[in-house]
Amino acid sequence: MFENITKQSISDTVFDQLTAKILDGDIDAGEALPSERQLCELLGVNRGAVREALKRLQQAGLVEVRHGGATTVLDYLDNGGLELLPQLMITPEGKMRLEVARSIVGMRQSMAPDIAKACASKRKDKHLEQLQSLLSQMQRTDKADELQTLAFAYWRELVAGSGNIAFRLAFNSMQKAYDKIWSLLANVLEPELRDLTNLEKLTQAIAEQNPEDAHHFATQYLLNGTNAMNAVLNAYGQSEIK
Amino acid sequence: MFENITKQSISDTVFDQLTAKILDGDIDAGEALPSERQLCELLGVNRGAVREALKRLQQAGLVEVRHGGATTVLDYLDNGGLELLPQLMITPEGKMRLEVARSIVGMRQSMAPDIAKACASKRKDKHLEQLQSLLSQMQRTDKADELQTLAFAYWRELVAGSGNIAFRLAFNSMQKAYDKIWSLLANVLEPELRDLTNLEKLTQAIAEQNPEDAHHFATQYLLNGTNAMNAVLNAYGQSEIK
DNA sequence: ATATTTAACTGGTCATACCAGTTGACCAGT
DNA sequence: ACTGGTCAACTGGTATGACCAGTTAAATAT
Repeated sequence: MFENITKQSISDTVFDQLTAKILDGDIDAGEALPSERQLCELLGVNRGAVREALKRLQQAGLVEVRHGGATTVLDYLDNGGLELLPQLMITPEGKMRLEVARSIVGMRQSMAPDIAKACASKRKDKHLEQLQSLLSQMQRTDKADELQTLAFAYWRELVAGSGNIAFRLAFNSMQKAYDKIWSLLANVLEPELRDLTNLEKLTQAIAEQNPEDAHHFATQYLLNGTNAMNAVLNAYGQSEIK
Repeated sequence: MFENITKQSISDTVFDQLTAKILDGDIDAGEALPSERQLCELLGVNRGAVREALKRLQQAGLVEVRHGGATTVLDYLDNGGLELLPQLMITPEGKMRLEVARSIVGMRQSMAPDIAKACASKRKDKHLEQLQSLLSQMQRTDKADELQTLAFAYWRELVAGSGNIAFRLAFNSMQKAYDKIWSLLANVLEPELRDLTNLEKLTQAIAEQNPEDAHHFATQYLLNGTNAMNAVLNAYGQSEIK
């Protein structure tokens, strides 16, 4: 397989570097960042690049910028949005943060059943057909990687079918975090990915417009992965990403 | 009450304007944005300001920028993160989007009980004391606005106590959306805010390290607000924000 | 000691270059 | 008819250097 080559711009690099420093605790909340002109000097780049990066840090809720005053670091735990997950998932050294992975697994276990429930009670034909199609595709393959791709597509469709935009946006944020550890996931989640029985029942429940069953089988389906993930997380410490 | 006056910078204005156009569907997904130089011309601002805004749009998952090629609009439903909620909550004309409010209410009803459950099973003294303090403060006031402030502080503490960083970040994102309709909420959620009985029981469950009870009473507590909110949402069409 | 002024910061905006990648039209060569 | 190369006119990316607009704290006048 060929992969897209994507070189990141200078301001992206600056952003990544500053984000890492903040999330890693190198700069504590309340501390002031070096001034824009100092950062230019330190990083050997022009001020525009620094400003583009700082604007993004501000948007992410990591810093507070005051015209005339210093730019200070905020506590991301109190100000950061869910879009920080991808950056939190991996340490600057390329290791996975266990508690972040565990958190995400916990959150999906909490939301997904209700998503399935909502999708079942709406039951739009358009989404149902897609779900059934994806399910049958999953039944025809046994490569873990392909299965995972299809599974994500399945859940994406389910979330869309729930008609809940908050769930949908949260799903997008979570997927971006998942993407960071994609290959690792394909292995860990294998028990879940291969449990097509519960997925069939879930699809059936949606077809029958049975919200309670949908909730139940979604829960069951996910528990495979949740348990597998927790087992792995408990077994390893800081696990290296390959 | 005096309020902070915060004049927004030019690039912020550009960002808001473009965001609104995209979320409002004025520019469809797949379409190309005017070039940076054209935008400067159209908006009468400097290119740096435009670029700062575009970088933020890119980060928000609203556009795709390609060096040398055009900047195109993405489908925010497939690419946007949860941090879009605040902007989606209000239309450019200042009206509330019903389905967004309903979505948020649905999401909190889904997550909050599990948050309470997690908080109860950890049961850190530090958080428990805070929760009890906040609860007693709530019992001593009856102003809806104050109650709401305290209630948010309560839930913030609960989320922190859950030890789940994904929940915590999602909570931050949701609160920013709530803030947009704060005064309206204080009225609608009043039944919930005044139901201190269930909140007492919830706090008690956490003190007793009883996750199941915590889950149960959190659900009950929130149902007041969820039902009230749904009633209002069903009654009104596009409701004006004051 | 207390107000006021001032100078030296901070971030915000601007104009103007030039570099770098993409696109499409045009033009060989096969 | 297709391939590949060339070139001009786009697109975004980076760099300078200037100036405007707030903030801060030290110097100064009261």
